[in-house]
Amino acid sequence: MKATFGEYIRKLRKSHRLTLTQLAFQLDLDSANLSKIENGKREFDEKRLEKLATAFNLDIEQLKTEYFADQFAKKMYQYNCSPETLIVAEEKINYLKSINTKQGKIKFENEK
Amino acid sequence: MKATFGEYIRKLRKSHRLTLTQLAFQLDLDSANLSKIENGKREFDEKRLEKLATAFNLDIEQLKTEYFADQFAKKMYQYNCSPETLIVAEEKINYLKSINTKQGKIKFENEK
DNA sequence: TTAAAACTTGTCAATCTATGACAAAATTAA
DNA sequence: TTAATTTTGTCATAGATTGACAAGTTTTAA
Repeated sequence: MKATFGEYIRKLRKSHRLTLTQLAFQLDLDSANLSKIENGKREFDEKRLEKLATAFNLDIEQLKTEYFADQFAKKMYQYNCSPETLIVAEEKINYLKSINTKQGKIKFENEK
Repeated sequence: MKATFGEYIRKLRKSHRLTLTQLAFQLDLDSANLSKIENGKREFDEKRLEKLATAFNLDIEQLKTEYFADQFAKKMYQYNCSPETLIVAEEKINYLKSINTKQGKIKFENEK
């Protein structure tokens, strides 16, 4: 999908002929803020991915892919990261998985 | 580099025979907080990458690669993202670049 | 064994950022 | 025009992050 996450939502919404207000209601969001999200002026909150999947009957895994890919792309674009970053990221994921299976679950800062 | 960013800093610090206090001073950080960073209990702040590069005479670009790759990996691990996410991210970066060259610089939420 | 140095952990106030909410302006469609 | 839709601006507040420091533990070296 060659689009920002905001553009992606807009396309979905339009193709389902929903107004901002209608979709915003389903997402438990203010329509003004949904407008900003679609226009890339605010972030979509991860916790609403489920609701978005429900609203348009989408596969949640695919939606997550779109969502996180969008976040990474934005950050790399913004900080002018080298393309290698993604390759290194993949290595690091494998590393995290390996120490996880060896030593039990890793705790993140934002976990209890 | 197969290591978290915290482990990476620790290796650098050890190999240069610096104490937490010594490196923390160079990074304008409390040694207790540097300890937490090395142990993955706090995030390293992007704005200190330059100082870190200076402290160990590292290429800032390579350091950025390590840093952002670490962030992406953590997130993907944490949210159980499909490996495809990185591929989609690459597409999206190209998309961002293309609309940038076409239409001028994109503004991000955190820019003025 | 002991003392000092090095490191870790916990806590909390202050700071920063993101979010929800609403008003008002602009755009679009009928 | 006027009603619906969308966009933009603002702001208080909630939530997260950070710096700072104290107290605890571990390591080092005599």
